[in-house]
Amino acid sequence: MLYPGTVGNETPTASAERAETEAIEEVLALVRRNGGRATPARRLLLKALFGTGEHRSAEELAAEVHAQAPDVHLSTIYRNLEELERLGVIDSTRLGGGPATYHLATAAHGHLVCEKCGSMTEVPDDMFRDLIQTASTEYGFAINPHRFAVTGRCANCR
Amino acid sequence: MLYPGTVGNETPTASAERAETEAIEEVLALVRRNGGRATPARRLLLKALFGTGEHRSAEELAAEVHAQAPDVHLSTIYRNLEELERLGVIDSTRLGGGPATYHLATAAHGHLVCEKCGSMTEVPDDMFRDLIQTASTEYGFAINPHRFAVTGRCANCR
DNA sequence: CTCTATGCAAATCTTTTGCACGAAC
DNA sequence: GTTCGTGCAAAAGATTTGCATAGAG
Repeated sequence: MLYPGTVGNETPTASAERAETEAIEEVLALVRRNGGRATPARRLLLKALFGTGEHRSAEELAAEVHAQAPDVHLSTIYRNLEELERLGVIDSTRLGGGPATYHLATAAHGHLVCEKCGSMTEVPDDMFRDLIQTASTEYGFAINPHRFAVTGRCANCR
Repeated sequence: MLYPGTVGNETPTASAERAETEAIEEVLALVRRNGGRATPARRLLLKALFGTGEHRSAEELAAEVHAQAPDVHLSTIYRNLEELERLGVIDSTRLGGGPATYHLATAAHGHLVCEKCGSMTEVPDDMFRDLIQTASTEYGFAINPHRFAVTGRCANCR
């Protein structure tokens, strides 16, 4: 059985995995270009970040990494997250009283965060186009749409 | 000498202080209506919140309170801040790696926070009018403009 | 072989909580 | 007099740091 968009007799899942691996290797190349090294811990963290589930805390990411390598320490996770954020690969968001959450910076998007139930709705970039424009012309401020978070009440909690 | 907007021979400073005291008593009345009490610590914290300097951490507010009453404990500050936020008198914002900052919720305004130098620019409510409208109609999401924070690069750091 | 990354433990910083006493209403 | 607020101490949670060693380039 052949699926559209696959190569040879590869399944869609296998195809997606291959694309993900490529993306990870690209990031690792970027890391190397900046004097960093491609370690197993870093690979596993990136795999967790590229996997399903958008916004996760350091602890949650560590749990995923631990499934493959139980010895990776939480401090290593933090150090790598810091590095990846510095390189612009990921963004972090701090909301409510809980821990910071991290996610890939690839897809430009903003967040609507409910202050009651904590749910997070992602909205497309162009919803902020006017605001970004005004901030730039009137205040000289360049909004980073990746780190855009707005709080309020979601549809369920209103 | 008489200044516009003052009563009798009151100076502008004295006039402002009187208005501030009135505002504080109004908040305390609200607190009482909700089963709370008007304690000295609460008064001093409110005075600090109404004073100059918009966004301050619990520690900074405690320092101001301590100038008048050195015995007020930091935990009391936190408990009062929590209560005042619950009543809608103040809002809190968590940015970067540092502590949460608190400010009066009276003036509806958003924040443009520079991710480089940490400076905070306040912008008027109506800059977000369209965004608030779109979020409501398309996502059923009610944005709270008081807690609106956007990160990016300020004019100096671009 | 050199320099970066890691594991581990401990420290730091912010915020929260339990409890007994004192104060506001 | 009741109920709420406070001081104090201790805990809890998240993140950072120092150091010796293992590992990538």
